[in-house]
Amino acid sequence: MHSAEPRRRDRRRARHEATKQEILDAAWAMVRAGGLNALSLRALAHDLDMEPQSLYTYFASKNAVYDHLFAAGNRELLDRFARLEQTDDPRQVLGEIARLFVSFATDEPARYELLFMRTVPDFEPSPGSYALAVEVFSRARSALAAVGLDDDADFDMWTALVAGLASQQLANDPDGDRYLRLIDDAVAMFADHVFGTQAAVNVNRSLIRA
Amino acid sequence: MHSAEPRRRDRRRARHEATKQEILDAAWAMVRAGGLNALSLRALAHDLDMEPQSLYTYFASKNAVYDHLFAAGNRELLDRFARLEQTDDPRQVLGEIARLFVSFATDEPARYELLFMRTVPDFEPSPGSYALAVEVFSRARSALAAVGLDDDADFDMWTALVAGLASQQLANDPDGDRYLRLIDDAVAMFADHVFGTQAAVNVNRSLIRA
DNA sequence: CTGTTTTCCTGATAGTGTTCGGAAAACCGA
DNA sequence: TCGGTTTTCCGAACACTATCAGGAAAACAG
Repeated sequence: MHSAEPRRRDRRRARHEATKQEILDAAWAMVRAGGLNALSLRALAHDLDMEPQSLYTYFASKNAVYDHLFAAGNRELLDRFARLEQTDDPRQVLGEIARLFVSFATDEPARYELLFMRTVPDFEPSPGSYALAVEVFSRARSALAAVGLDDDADFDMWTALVAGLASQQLANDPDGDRYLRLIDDAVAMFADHVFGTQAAVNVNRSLIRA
Repeated sequence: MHSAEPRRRDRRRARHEATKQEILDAAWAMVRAGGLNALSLRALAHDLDMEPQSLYTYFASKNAVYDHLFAAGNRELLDRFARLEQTDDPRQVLGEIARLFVSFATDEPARYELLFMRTVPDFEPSPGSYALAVEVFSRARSALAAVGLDDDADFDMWTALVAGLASQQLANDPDGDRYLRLIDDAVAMFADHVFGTQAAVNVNRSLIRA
């Protein structure tokens, strides 16, 4: 078929997508600088040398902008999941996931806030974006299942523990590592709880063999 | 001294304090009904049959209203602390404190949000109100110290765990008990971790799972 | 060069918290 | 009851916010 070079229509849409991305980049910068609620369409338009109303050519509303940021954040999180080292050691897996989440939070607090706390007044993710969040959730879930953790209650406990560490880190020591350095301890605590202590595991193994 | 009955000046100030309380009551109702960010000075004034500007006679700003709610929330929390059953059993103490916090959260999500999440855009508690929050913090801290838990890291782990359970409960299952029912398990996990494991129990757990 | 589509802006609406200045009301002491 | 003081309340206005409607300008398509 005759589609060797990009048609003009495509180039037009590419340009549309490009400025859309420019807006999102400026939005990230604004949010990074002043917090999640510092996002203002007026300021955004000013940064991009246009009138606020022009933004509506690219986004249906301010919340639509948030929605794109939300989706992008979840995609980034999925990327980091994909880059995790593969291993069979449950404790190592738990540690990696915990560090993934907490460092995702400290890397860009506003992004973590957008994804996991409900700090933007009227924002609710669109179905498409929410699906990404569910994907993240189930990715974590199956990563834990892969090392033998398939109990609902255990998973809830785990997410509560990790979310607690992340949110406390952001709230009480945003520039330090007061809670970050508890991760190994938290992993040990949780693993001991669900797998039994290392000693108990050994006892258990020998019992099973017998 | 001639101060047997209340002087007019006092009555005047009493009246001032009374309408101040009326405003706060209406604010609570509004926040309870529509969430923490549904608080609007215009709507508030409308409910009380006055003009929005009149509220400034009683509160310097909208955030000052939030500040009073914040302080009241912390006082309520201190009250609940005072009502805790006295006991020497560490695990029971941990359980009571955890239940205290999580039920405080589920009883009135908006209040918990105001106190422990940073969901109101520009609000920061005044020094006086913040002191109450610190008081709550240190009350919890000394309650744990009383049963032998005086390590900084342990305390941080504990607060992270409890805060995680509470916030996950509100975010993922506001009307249920999905995380609330994990409290006993969480207490056991944490207690085993800091006080030493009950090996027999864990072996038993492992066997049951196998 | 025409017709169509996309982009952008002017103008306006409705909402927010907040400040100013003065009027009204309440209170106080005599 | 009267005059002076203090407190309360409101009309008007300001500076913001997101958003809608309509039309002009620009970009593109054939």
